[in-house]
Amino acid sequence: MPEPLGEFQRRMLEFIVNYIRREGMPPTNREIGKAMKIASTGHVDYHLSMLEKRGYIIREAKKSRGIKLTRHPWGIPVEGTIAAGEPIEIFSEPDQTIEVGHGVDPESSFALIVRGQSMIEDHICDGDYVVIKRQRTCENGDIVVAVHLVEGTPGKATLKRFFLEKEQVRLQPANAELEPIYIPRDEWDREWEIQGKVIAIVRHYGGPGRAA
Amino acid sequence: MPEPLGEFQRRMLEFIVNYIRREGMPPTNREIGKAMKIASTGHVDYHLSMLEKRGYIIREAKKSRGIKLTRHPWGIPVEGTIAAGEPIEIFSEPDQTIEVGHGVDPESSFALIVRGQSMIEDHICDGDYVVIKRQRTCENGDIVVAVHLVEGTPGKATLKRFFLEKEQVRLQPANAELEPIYIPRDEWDREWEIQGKVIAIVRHYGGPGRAA
DNA sequence: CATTGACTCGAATAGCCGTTCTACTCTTGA
DNA sequence: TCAAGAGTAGAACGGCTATTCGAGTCAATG
Repeated sequence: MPEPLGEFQRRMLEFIVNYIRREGMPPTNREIGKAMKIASTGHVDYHLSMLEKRGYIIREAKKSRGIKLTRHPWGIPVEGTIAAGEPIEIFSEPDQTIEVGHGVDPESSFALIVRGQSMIEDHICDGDYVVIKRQRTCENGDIVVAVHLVEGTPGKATLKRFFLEKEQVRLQPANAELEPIYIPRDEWDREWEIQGKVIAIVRHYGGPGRAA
Repeated sequence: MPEPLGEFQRRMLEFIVNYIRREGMPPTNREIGKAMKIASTGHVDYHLSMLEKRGYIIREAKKSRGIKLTRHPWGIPVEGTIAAGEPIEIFSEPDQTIEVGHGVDPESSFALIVRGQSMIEDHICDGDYVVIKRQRTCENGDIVVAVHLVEGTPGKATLKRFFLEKEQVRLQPANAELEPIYIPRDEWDREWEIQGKVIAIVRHYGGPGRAA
C-alpha cells in the first residue's frame, strides 16, 4: 500500500519512529528539522505532508506533536482467566493490559490468562496469556474461545480447538488426559457462541508481571 | 516504590495512560484539565507535579506534552534466529522489532526467533520469539543464550537450560532426543559466554508477521 | 480560634508550535 | 530555451503550552 520513499524522506520517517520509541511521544517539526539539518520549519512541514500523502503517517492539524504512525504498537486489555479442564467464567481483570505490536487491532482483540494444562500439547501453558481476536466464526483447527450460553448466567467459556464434523461440533483439548466435548449441531447453534480465536500467545518467565 | 495515590490522582494517571495508548502521544495539560473537569491549567500542573514527586511520571520542563510514564511499553529489536539441535550464528534481522510491555528495558533486551524443536518440552516451539535480557551471569535452571567463542568467528550461539555442576557446566536442551552439552569448568570460563536469559516468549498464530 | 496542608480558580507571561507565504536553486524533460 | 516539479531558506502570524503567581476554599488538628 505505501508508495516507495526517497532516501531523505525514508531517513526522516526512521527518525520519527525512533524518536517515538525513545521519547514516548512524537517529535515537533522543529525537532525534526534540527535532527535532519533542515533550517526551515516550513521545509519540515513540506516533507511531513509528503509522508502523509504517501500513507506513512497521519497528522492532526494544528496539534503539537500531531504525528501518528499508520502502523503502530498498541496494548490490549486482559479480560480474565480461562480454563482448562472445566469451563469457567471469564471475569474481568480491570486495568490490566499487555502490549502486542504486530498490527493487532486493540478494538477487536483482548487477552486471557490461561489456567490449567488443557492445551499443553499445543504448548500453551498454565499462566500464558492468549491473545484473542474477536470473531463469531472460525475454521476447522482454530483454537477458539467457545461460550456455552446458559440462561441467567453470563455464560461459561472454554479454550479448545474447533472441529466441525458431520453431525456435531467437536471441541478438542490438547491434552490426552482430557476428553473432547461433542455438541450436536442444533444445540451448538442454539446454545453456543464463538467469541474469538487465538492469534498469539505471550509467556513471561520469572518476572513479576506486567505494567499498567 | 511508588507511593499510593488518592482517588483523584489515580483517575488522572489512568486518563494519561489511556490517552497515550489511544493517541500515541501524551496529553497536554489543558487536555487533562478538560477531561478531569479542571478549570485551571495551573491546577493540572499542581497535580502533575504530585504525580511526578511520587514517581509515577517524569516531566520534561517546558516541553509540550512533556509527560513520560515511568513504566511504559517499548519495542525491542529482533536480532536473529537461534537454534536448536546445532548451534548456529546469530545474524541480524535489521529493523524488525516486537513489542513487549511489562517494563522490559529496551536497552538491555533483545529478541530472537527460535528455529527447531530443541526446547519443545519447555513449550518453546519453532518460530516462537524469545525475549532475552542481556546479562553475563545466570542461575541454575535458567534458559540462556550461550555463545561458544571460537577465534576468528563471531561466535556460535545456542539456547539451552543452564546447570552448574561439580566439575562442569551442563547445557540442557528440552528435548529427550537431544543430548546435553557438557563443558569442563576451565573450558567454560575460557571459551564460553552467557549472552542473556529468556524472560518471555511470544508466539503468533496464522498472522503474517509484525509491524515495524 | 488559629494553623496547617491539600486543593482550586483565574489571570498573566514567555516561549513553543504548526502553518503559510515569498523567493530562490536545481534537475528533468519537452 | 522554457516550464514544471522537487527541494530549500527565511520570516511572520496566530494559536497553543507549560509555568508561575496571588488569592481563595475546605477539612482536619492543635
